[in-house]
Amino acid sequence: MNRQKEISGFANQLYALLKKVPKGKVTTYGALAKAAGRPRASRAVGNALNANPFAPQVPCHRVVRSNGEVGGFAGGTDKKIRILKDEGVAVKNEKIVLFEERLFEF
DNA sequence: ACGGTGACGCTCA
DNA sequence: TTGAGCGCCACCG
Repeated sequence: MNRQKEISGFANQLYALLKKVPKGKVTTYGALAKAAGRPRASRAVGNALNANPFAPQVPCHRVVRSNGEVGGFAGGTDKKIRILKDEGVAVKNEKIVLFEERLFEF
């Protein structure tokens, strides 16, 4: 509900890592959490990205669920899918096509 | 300090 | 395979 624009250390790490993800590829909340040093904080990752103050600067739309689903998006899942497709990532029924091949590893 | 919330992940039926 | 339940972590009031 509340929007918090303040950036915390944890979130800051997520943004830095996320900026390393190349266009046309995607990563997962779990992998991102792990890279940030909290392999079990996949949920916290979602919370941090939800308040993402760097909108297009940080490709938060390239973060998807571990099962290949696009997951959620502040602007709407539909919007997220649209962006991914625009970057060359095929999405079918809210799921990444060739998910594992699109996955970017830190 | 405590409880509630949420763009998740995994296990079980 | 699909759906429901439980666990995890960080942030907010």
